[in-house]
Amino acid sequence: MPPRPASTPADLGFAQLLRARGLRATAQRRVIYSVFARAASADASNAHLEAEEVFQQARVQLPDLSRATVYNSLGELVEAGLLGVVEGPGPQQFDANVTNHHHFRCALCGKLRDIDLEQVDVTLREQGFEVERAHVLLEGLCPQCAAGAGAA
Amino acid sequence: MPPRPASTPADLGFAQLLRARGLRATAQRRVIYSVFARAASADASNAHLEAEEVFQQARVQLPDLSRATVYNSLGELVEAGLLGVVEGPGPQQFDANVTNHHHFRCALCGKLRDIDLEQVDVTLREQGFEVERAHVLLEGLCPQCAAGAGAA
DNA sequence: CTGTCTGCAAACTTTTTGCATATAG
DNA sequence: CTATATGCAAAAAGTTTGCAGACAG
Repeated sequence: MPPRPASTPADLGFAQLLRARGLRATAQRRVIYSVFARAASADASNAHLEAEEVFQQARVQLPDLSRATVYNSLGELVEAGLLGVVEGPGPQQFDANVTNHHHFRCALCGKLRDIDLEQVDVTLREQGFEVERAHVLLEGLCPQCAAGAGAA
Repeated sequence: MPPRPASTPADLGFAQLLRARGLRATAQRRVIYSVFARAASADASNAHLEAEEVFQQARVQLPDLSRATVYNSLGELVEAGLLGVVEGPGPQQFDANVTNHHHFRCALCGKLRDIDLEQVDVTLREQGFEVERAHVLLEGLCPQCAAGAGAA
């Protein structure tokens, strides 16, 4: 068989997404993003990765990759809307699922699981989850800032 | 007037709360907790403090106080259920309001505001908040851990 | 070519830890 | 008295930054 091209069709789509947002399609960004595709294909509702995990997995394909580039790229992809972040105790968790969904964090293993809106409270207990705490964090602009007052 | 006693009536109540949980009532813990009382009296729905702010304010009364003690004490008070923590981008935010309430973080100034359950979605926009993102983080035990499988 | 992106290393911020001393009960 | 808690200082963990060179467009 002929040698596989350096860019797959999926990569081309990703490149266009980047270009559309003024970002260049570098090998690093492609590999970093592909780590999430691989994680999602293993377990779509569990594909939450820390920067360090992304670094370790991407490094297999790009041995010279640096952590700084991973942090930079993850931040850019989040700003571009291609990834989401979940903040909590410990490192940030990045998520390629950018549809509107919520998370369940296990108090024991710390892993995040996607929770569909419809699932919340309805079937959660049926599924065996023991909800100890639920916290809603709303982000946006407070009345002062929305009115243009700026930061205190 | 006679010199004020070292412990106020309120302190005695706090001391009992600590003792009830096997914690000793030290001057440091009393002062640290009192910082929240002072913050709440200034603006009850805005009394969210970072460890560093607690340290700076408590240091006025206890010049020899160390950051380690602040972090230790805050952690103990959270475990004891006397304080709550809100995790997010940046430092942890501690909160003496341990009733069931949610938070709104302003994207501009970063400050947290308490949001009563009843307020959510109902009067939020009327109050001038522009909600950009809402994220529900549920914590507890996932089916595997609840079944005793332990961490992966 | 030109400006963006990368790698490196060092700095920074937030939090934790080890150990000797102080203190609450 | 004795275990718990403190202060100090150093380290850890996670993330950000400055700068010289590499590479996408």
